[in-house]
Amino acid sequence: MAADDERRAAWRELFETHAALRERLAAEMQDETGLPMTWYDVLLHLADPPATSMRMHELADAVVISKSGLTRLVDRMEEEGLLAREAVPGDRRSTAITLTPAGRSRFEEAREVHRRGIHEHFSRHLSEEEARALRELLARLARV
Amino acid sequence: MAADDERRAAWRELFETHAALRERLAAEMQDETGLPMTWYDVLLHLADPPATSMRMHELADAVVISKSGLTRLVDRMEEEGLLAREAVPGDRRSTAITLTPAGRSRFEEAREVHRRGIHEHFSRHLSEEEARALRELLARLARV
DNA sequence: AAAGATTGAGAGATCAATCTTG
DNA sequence: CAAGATTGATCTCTCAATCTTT
Repeated sequence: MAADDERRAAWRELFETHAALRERLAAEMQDETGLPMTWYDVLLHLADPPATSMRMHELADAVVISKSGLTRLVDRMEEEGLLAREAVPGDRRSTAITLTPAGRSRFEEAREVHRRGIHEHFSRHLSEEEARALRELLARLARV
Repeated sequence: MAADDERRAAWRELFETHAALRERLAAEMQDETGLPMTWYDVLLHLADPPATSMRMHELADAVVISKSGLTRLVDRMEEEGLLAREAVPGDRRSTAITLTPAGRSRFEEAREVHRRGIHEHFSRHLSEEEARALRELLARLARV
C-alpha cells in the first residue's frame, strides 16, 4: 500500500479543493443573495422540471438532510415566503412543497450568482477535455 | 456560457463524489474506531511532525473551525484523555495542545482505518497516471 | 402495523462579548 | 489597545418518540 501514496495525495487534493471551492461559492451566495447554500439546494430541486412539487420525504432525500431537519428548514423558508405547503389530493398524510412566485424569482437570481461563481472559480480554469475527463473519472468513482 | 455545460457537470460530479466518499469514510471511522471525523482531523494535525504541539489558534486554522468551536472540541477530547493542554513558557495567554500517549495510539489505529477506507473506496479504482493527473488538475484549481 | 410528517431533547457549530496577558 | 482563549446566546442538525392517516 506504499504504492498508494500518489493516490492518497490525490484524495487529499480532492478533499481540500472541494472544501475551498464550496466555501467560496457559499460565501458569495450568502453575500449576494442572502441565501444559505442549503436553501439554494432546496429551491434548485423544486425549480427544475420535471418536479413542479415534491413531497417532504422525497425532498429530504434529494437535498440529503434528515426528515426532521427538512421539516424545520421548510418552516423557515415558508416563513420567508419562498415555499408553500399544499395538501396532496390522494393522501392526507402527505404534504407537497411548491415554490411561491417569490421563491421562483429568488431562485433565478441565485442561480445566476451560482453560475457566475462556478465559472469564475472552476470552469474558466479548465479545458473542455479536462472537464470531460474529470467528470468521467469522478462518475466512475461515485458508482463504486 | 452555454459552453460551460460540460464544465458545470464536472463541478456537480466533483461535489457529489466528494460528498459520497466523505460520508462513507466518516461512517467507517465512526463504526470502527468510535471517532468522529473532526476528532480524527485534530489528531492528524497533532501527530504529524513537525508539529509535536500546536497553539489553539493555529490548530483552529488547521482544522478549519472557529476558535470557540475548537475550545469546546478540545474540552471533549481532553475529557476523553486524548489531548492535554499545556502552558506555553514565553506567553501566559496561550495554550499548547499535545497528544497524550492514549491519543497517539488511538490515532494510529484510526489512521489504519482511514487508509484502508481510502484504498477501498478510492485508490484501488484509479491508475497511478489517473491519480497524478487528477491531483495536478485539482491542485491547479485550488491555487486560483 | 407501516408510511408520512412533526415535535422534543441534545450535540456541535457560530458570532459577539468578555477575561487575562502582552 | 491587541492577541489568545473562553463563555453565553443562538442556530441548525440528528435521533428517538409521537401523532395521523393508510
